[in-house]
Amino acid sequence: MSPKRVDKSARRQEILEAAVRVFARRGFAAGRIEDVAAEAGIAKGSVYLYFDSREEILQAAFEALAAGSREIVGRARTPGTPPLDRLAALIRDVIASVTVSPEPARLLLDLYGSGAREEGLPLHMAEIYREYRTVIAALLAEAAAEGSARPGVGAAEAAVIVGAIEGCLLQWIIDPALPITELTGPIVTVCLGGVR
Amino acid sequence: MSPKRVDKSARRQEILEAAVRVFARRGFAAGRIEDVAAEAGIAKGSVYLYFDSREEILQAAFEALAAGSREIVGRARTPGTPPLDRLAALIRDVIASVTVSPEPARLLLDLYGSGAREEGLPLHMAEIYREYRTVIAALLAEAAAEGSARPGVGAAEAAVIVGAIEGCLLQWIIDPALPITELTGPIVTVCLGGVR
Amino acid sequence: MSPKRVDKSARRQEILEAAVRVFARRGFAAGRIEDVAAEAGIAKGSVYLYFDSREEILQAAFEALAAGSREIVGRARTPGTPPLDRLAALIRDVIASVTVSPEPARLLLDLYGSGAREEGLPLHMAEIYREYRTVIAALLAEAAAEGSARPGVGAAEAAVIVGAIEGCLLQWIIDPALPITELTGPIVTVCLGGVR
Amino acid sequence: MSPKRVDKSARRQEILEAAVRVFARRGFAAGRIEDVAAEAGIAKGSVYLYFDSREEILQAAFEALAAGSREIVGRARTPGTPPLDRLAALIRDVIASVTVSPEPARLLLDLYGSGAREEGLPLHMAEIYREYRTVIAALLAEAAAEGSARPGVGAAEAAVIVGAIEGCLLQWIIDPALPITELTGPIVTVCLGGVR
DNA sequence: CATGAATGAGGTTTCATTCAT
DNA sequence: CATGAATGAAACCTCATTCAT
Repeated sequence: MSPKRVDKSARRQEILEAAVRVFARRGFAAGRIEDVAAEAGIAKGSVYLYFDSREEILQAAFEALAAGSREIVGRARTPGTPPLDRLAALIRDVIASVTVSPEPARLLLDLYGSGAREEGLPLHMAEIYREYRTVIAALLAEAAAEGSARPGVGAAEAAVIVGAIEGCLLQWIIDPALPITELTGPIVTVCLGGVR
Repeated sequence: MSPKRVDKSARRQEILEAAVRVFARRGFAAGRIEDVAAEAGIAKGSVYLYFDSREEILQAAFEALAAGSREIVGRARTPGTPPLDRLAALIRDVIASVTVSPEPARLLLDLYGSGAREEGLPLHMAEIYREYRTVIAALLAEAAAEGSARPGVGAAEAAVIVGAIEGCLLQWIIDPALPITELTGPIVTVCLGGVR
Repeated sequence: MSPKRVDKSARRQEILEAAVRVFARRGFAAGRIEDVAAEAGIAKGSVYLYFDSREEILQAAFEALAAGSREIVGRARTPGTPPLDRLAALIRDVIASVTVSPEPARLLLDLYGSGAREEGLPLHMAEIYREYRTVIAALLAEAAAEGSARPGVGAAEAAVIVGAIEGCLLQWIIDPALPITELTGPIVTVCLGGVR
Repeated sequence: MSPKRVDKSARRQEILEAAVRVFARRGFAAGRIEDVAAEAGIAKGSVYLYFDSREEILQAAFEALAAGSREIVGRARTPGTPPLDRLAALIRDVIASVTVSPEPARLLLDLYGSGAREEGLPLHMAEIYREYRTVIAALLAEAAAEGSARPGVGAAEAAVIVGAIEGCLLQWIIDPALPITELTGPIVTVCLGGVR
């Protein structure tokens, strides 16, 4: 199966991770293919054996990011615990996943900027946020039905909660001095308190 | 002595606004000086009569942006009304100011990305957010002292509130279909509810 | 005759002198019309009221230079003193004239460089040097006829003498620490000694 | 490890030689990188694989030039023959080396002009001339001690001799019709006669 | 498969020249 | 006459992409 040592898809993954690190470090616009190759420990030209273009690397990086989000959303959809517990878990999950590996989120910030705008990337980001809002709105509705949240909470409050999460991460990405890990509790408290 | 015809500073302002529009539309990295000139209705070379470099345009754009923020923060510092009323006003102010003219905020998203990263721009952004947090933390402390917020609320909750504001704007900028104006009320409700 | 205060030709002269200073200071290639205007105390556009183009300024500057040379050559042609005395005087004159106002000579060095090469400027320089050689060759021939120089000296020795003069000036222009004034005597001594 | 095909340093040398030809032909200020690339038979961008900037090409060209001068000076320092013989040889060497390949000398004329002035290049030229003067002054002193030159000849006469050499070359460069090869003898004769 | 030299389109910046005031 | 804002051609340099080895 593996003709040499690394198969095509594993090497592709390595390059992708190198690219995410480079783009996160220097910005998407400033991150050159040569940097990515160096970070991956291969030659510049070899990158093109695995990706057709610089743009495709970005697309793939975004896909990886979206996959992580979908997993978190999926967990929040899985019933079994009270809705507000699942909301709290989702908040913790998102913060934790970004905190553990901030590069993709840093890259995300670039996506709207750089030239990606016209290529449809922001649409993907919009979709991710929309999914977050949808699942949170469902949890809030469930909670309202149970009486653990005030009646009427829904889409708008979901947007605010997504905002609180992403806005805190934004602040942290821009200013790493902000103690993001100590913020998880307050986000949960404020958001949950705000919908009761 | 005789201002010939055009006021140098007025023309500079025109170019700056054109630049903000271009950068907001295409991203800072992709916005070319030629685009800025075209948007301002002048020739490429004329831009350099008013700005020394592309970078200086970005600096100036950021300065203008920061000035708007400082004004809003200043208003929140002015006593005379109950602290939570001032917090609510600040939230409404920020949302309104971005809603009225979203280009600067769109540009803001680019600042961390593009090449701006190393040039110190994000430090400025970090400062703006820090100011927001500081003034909100002060309002919360005042409210706690009055009994209109629960004891102990402070820096962490301030970060969450800034996050909610900026995170909602982020969602809107990325997905203009989001009804941002209808979100102002819920942001206030959730944030104020969350600190009581 | 003078409608305002300065007549056209006087102003032209002022600009020319400013141009020579600027070009000598910054090099011909790097000396901008704006610098010339500033040095002359007028506005950039006004330069074009007196000269059709940057190139024309250079031509005029060269003309002024050539006029100085022709005057010196003319003096050497005037009989009345022994030929070697006139040669010595010519050497002293050239050194003195450049020493007193080195800018034109500095500019001269640029002429071959810069873009002037194809525009025929060096031909003019070649002519100046040819005139020097011609007059010196005549003086040497006269001296040889008199017996104050060895028989046979002529064109070749004239070229060497012109070389010694110009080569010393070249060294001084490039390295102003060289005591050019103390070199006049030795140039005369070596050159005259070399043709006896 | 395997040098692929082209030797990087050989290619660098090729480009350097092309650059010297172009700069000598059109002047340093007017010689464009594109011209250099065309002369070397490669594309514009490829030049930058071997040189960081246009300025670096100039530096390297000058280095090569200085190396040639140093070799000639070194030979004059090597004892074994009478000092005035070595002086005559040095004169012949310099004339021959420039005659064989005049481009570097043509380029040299540009160095003081163009933008090189502020970048320290003329200092290097000043140094080369200083070295020539130093070695010639030493030869003259030696000759004076031997009695083959008159007592007292030294630095000043050395400057005159360097001037004669360089001044003759200057005339030739500006006016190639001048029979430079026939001038070597007279330079030697005049200079040596002038110090006896 | 892997390489890295080569390419050239495209971006920023400069500055001689023009022209409306 | 004088001005200086405006112009745009042209230069330098970068870097995504290709391709011969």
